[in-house]
Amino acid sequence: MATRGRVTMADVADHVGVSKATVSLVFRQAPGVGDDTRAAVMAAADELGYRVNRTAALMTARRTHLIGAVAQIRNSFHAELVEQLVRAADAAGYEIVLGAVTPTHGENRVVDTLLDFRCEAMLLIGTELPDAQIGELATRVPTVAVGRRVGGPDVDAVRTDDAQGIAQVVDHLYRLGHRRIVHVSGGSGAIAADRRAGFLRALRSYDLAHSGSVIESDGFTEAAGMTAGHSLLAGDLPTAVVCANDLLAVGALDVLRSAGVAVPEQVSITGYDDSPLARLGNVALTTVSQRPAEQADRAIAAVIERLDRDRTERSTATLTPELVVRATTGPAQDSTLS
Amino acid sequence: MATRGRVTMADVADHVGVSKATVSLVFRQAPGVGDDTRAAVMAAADELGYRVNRTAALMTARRTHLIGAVAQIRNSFHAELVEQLVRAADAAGYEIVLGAVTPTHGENRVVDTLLDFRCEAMLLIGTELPDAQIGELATRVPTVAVGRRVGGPDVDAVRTDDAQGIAQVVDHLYRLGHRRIVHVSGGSGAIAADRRAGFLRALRSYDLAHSGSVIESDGFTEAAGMTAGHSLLAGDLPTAVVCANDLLAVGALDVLRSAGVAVPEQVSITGYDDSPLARLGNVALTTVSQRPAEQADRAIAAVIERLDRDRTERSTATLTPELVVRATTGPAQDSTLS
DNA sequence: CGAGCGCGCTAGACCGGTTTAGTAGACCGG
DNA sequence: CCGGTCTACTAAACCGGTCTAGCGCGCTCG
Repeated sequence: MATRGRVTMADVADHVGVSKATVSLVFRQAPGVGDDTRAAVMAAADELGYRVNRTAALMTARRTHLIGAVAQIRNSFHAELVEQLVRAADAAGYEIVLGAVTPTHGENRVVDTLLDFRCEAMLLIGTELPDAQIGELATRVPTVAVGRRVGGPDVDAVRTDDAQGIAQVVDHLYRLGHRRIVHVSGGSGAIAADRRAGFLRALRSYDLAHSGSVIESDGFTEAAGMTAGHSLLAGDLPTAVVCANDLLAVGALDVLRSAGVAVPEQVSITGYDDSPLARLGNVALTTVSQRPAEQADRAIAAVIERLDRDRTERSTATLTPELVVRATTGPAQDSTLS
Repeated sequence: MATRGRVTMADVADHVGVSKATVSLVFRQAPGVGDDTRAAVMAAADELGYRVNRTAALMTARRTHLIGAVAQIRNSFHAELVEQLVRAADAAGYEIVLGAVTPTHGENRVVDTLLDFRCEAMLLIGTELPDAQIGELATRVPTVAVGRRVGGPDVDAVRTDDAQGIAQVVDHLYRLGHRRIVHVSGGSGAIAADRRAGFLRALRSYDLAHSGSVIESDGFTEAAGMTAGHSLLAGDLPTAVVCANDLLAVGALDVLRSAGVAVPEQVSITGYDDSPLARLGNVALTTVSQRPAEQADRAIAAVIERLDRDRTERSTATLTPELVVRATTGPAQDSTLS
C-alpha cells in the first residue's frame, strides 16, 4: 500500500553502485557523468520508483525557481491573470505558487505562507495592502504589484493606466451624447482611488464636473454594486453610470433593470476589467480590458530581470488599457444638453 | 537590502544562550519549556527578525499539515469550494496548498507539483482524471475526490448525488408542465456521465423517454453551451433545457435569448452548481446547489480521519443536492401534453 | 534520608538532498 | 618515462530544522 519508506537518492546510488553525488548530478542534468552511468542511474531510479524530494532539494539549493502569486480567486479577472502568469512563468522556467486570499485568509497571512515556501519573488495581484507593507516585503524578496500604482523604491509595478481607461470610457460616453455621468467607486483602496481620480479628471476635461458625481461604495463586489444601484434609483437618474469594476457594474445593472430601467436605452452602464463575467452574452458589459496576457508577461519579465539579471532599479510598466464596447452603452436619451 | 545571511535557529539560540532544540520547542509551542525561557526566545527571535524556515522544517518532520487541492480556478464553483476548503482546513489546523489547473497546466502536472511540496493528502476537485490514476495516487497519499463518483478501494469521495439533483430539476420542470425536455451534456468525463444518466433515468420515471433527448457537448464551458444553443435553434425547440452545469446554461441562454427566444416564457433553462455566476441578478439561473460548505467540511473530515485517526477503509459521503429555483424556469407554454 | 519522579533543558544524530574538495585513471606531449 | 591536464566519480561537510536519549535538579514520599 502506502510506500512508507520513501525511496531515497542513497537507495538509487546503492542499487547502481555509485555515490549519492553522482545520482544528484544525473538528476540535475549536470555535466561530468558518463553516458553509461547516466543511463544506469536513470534505469535504477525508474525501477525503484524514485522521485527527487523537492523539499530536501530546496533546502540547500540557492535557487527554488518558485514565484508566489497572491490573488483573490473569487474574482474572475484575477483567476484569468493567474492562468496567464502560470503560462508565462512556465515558459521562463519558473513555477507559480498560488496563494488564495479569502474572507478567512487575509493577504498578510497568504504572503507569509508563500514566503515560507521560499518563493524567490512575489506577485501581488490587485493588492490592497498599504504601500509601507508592500515596501517592506520588497526588501525581503523582489515584489511586483500587478494592476495597481504603488510607491516605494524597491517595488516593481505592472499595471494598465486606470485613469486613461476611465477616460476612454468617459470619452466613449461623451461621444454618445452623455452629459450627466455618475461614477460608482470601489471603496478606499489604491485602485479605486486611481479610477475615481481618473473619472473626475476626465469630467473636467469635458467641462462636465458640475453634472457628474461619485457614489462611494464599500468594495469591488456585486453586493456593493446593488447598493449603489439603489442609491441611483433614489435620486435623479443620470444617463450614464461608470462603475469601478465589472462586479459593481453587474450589481448595479441588475438593480436598475429589475426596477424597470432600460439599459442602455435609458441609462448606459460600464464596468472595468473585461472579466469573463463581462463577456457573458447576457451581461455583454461595455468595459475596459486590462490586457491580462501582456500584464502577466511583463510581471514575469520584471521578476526575471531581478532574479537572473541583477536589475536593482525599480521598473514600472504602464500599459494602455483597451475599451471594449458591448451592449450596455448606447446613445444618450434626449439628453439635457447644455 | 536583502538579508543574504538568513537568521537561523542557531543564531537565536546563541543570542539567548540556550540550545537549538529549545528554540525549536518554543516555536512549535511544544510543552517542556519554562515560561521565562519561552519569553526570552520569543523576544530574541523578534529582535533578530527570525522566522522558521518551513522548507527545513518539512524535511525532518514526519508531518507537514499540508493538504493539496487541485482545482480549475476559472470555474467559479471551484473557486468557491476552495474558499470553503481553506476555511475548513484552517479550523482543523491544516493548510491548503492550491494547485491551479489551467489550459497549459494539466491535472497530472499539478498533482506532481503538490506531491513535491509534500502534501499529506490530496483533494481533487471535479477531477477528470481516469479512475486508475486516481487509484494510484491514493496508494501514495490519502485522496479525496470532491464532486464526483470514483472507483478504487483507497479513494474517498465526497459529492452530492448528481442523479438526484438532476431528478429534482426534472421533477420541478415536470410539475411546471414540461414534457419535451432536452439535456445538454458536459462531455465525456465521469461527472457529465452521472448527470446524463440521472437525466435519462428521471425521464423514464416520468415516462418521458420518448420526448426527451440529449445534446452532447465537448465540455463544461460557456462556449460549449453556445454551440448547444445553436443546435437547439436548428431543430424543434423543446420547452425545457437541462444543462449539465451553469456555464453551459449561461452559454445556451445567451444564444437562445439573442435569437429572440423568451426565457422562461418560451423555453425554461436550468444549470447545475449554483455557482456565483448563477446568482447574478441578470442571470438568475434556476440551478442545483452542491452545498460547497458542507462538501468542504466532509472532505477535510475525511482527510483528518485518515491522517489523525488511522482510518483505512474507504469513506464516501453523498450529500443531497438542493434545487434553487430562480428566474429561468416557468410554466410550460401551451405544452403539447400527451 | 535515600529512592523515585517529573520538569526543563541539551548534545548530537538525522532528514535527503547539494556542493566542495579531492582522487584515480586515461591521455598526451616531450 | 615523467609531469601535467582532463574526465568521471566520490567522501564528507553542509543546509536548517526535528527528534531521541539522557542528564541534573528539586520535590515528594515511604
